[in-house]
Amino acid sequence: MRRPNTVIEDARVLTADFLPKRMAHRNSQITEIKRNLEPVLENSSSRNMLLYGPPGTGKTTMAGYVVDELKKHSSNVVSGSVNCWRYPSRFKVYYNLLQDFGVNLIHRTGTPTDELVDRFRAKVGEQPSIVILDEVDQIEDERILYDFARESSIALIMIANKGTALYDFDDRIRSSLEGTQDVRFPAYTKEQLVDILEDRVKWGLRDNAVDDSTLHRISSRADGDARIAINALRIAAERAETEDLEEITPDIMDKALPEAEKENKSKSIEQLNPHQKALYDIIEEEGEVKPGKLYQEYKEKVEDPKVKRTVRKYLSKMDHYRLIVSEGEGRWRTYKLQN
DNA sequence: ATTCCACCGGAATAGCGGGATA
DNA sequence: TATCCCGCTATTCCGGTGGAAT
Repeated sequence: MRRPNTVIEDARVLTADFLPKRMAHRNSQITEIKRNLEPVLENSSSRNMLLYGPPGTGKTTMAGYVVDELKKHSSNVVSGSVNCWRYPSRFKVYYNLLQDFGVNLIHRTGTPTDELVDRFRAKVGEQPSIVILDEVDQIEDERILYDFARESSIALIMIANKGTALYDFDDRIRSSLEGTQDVRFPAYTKEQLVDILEDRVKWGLRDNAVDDSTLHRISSRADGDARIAINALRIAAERAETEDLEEITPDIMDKALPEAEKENKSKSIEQLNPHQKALYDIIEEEGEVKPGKLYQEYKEKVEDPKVKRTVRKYLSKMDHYRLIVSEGEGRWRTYKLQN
């Protein structure tokens, strides 16, 4: 026998990747993206786009949102999205896109990438297609971008943290991406975050479950990051629920924010392999450590240590995960934990 | 001024696991 | 069964960097 919920109405709404019915404070971005996307419906080529801005500013959510809207008006549009950070190789990018496109694939390790590319081309030739590349600067094989940019039936939406994300690519790629429309996603202001939270509260929580001033509290400390703010709200709601309260107190909310940040982090830590974990632990212990010392310690700590170059790769990966920060160049570089 | 040093990171290569083929 | 092919990861190789040592 289950007690009725005291604060939570709909838990799904309280997750950061829930696709909301409206996107607050992103009107200019919506119109801009829609305008660029519309030509696909008439089978003429659309403008490529780069959505950029800091984490938690709605870039990925927006891409999903706009594609959803578009599909309501035209049922023959297909779309796919890949996180190029998690799936950086040519094979994986095509594989994931084909799956999203509904092409049936049996994953065999022996499948050559070119076969996937052929099937992709065939599929894309049939109908208007939207391709979303999240974390596009992490892509490993630039040919992917070159191919997509040349394929006129594809509307390409790229997502990155910085507006300079495309600068690092080779000249040929850059010129094929010329005319890419930049769409900026600035960090939310405190007031905007409050609005966003209010939306979630309205659908996700019971009436009067949380005070406006409590929302202000969390918003002013979330640093413009809606993902953090929403997760903090969720954690606070769950806590209130387990404590059988009918309202989220300021005290609970205060504790929820660091937990939301921690949750973010531990999710990344779980992805690390034992070697990377060992490196992380050493850096945590030392507080701040130089490369030589770090490798020395690592070699002693772990059996069957990886070679230096591999460790460097691990470290840059962890840097990108925002688990550690590296400062300085060459042998003057130091590694320490984020925060 | 020149050489040395400790490290970075790109590129090529080797080895592995696993399915396909003969 | 033996061999080939494929993608992926780790390793090897190496040119580059910039302060320190000579």
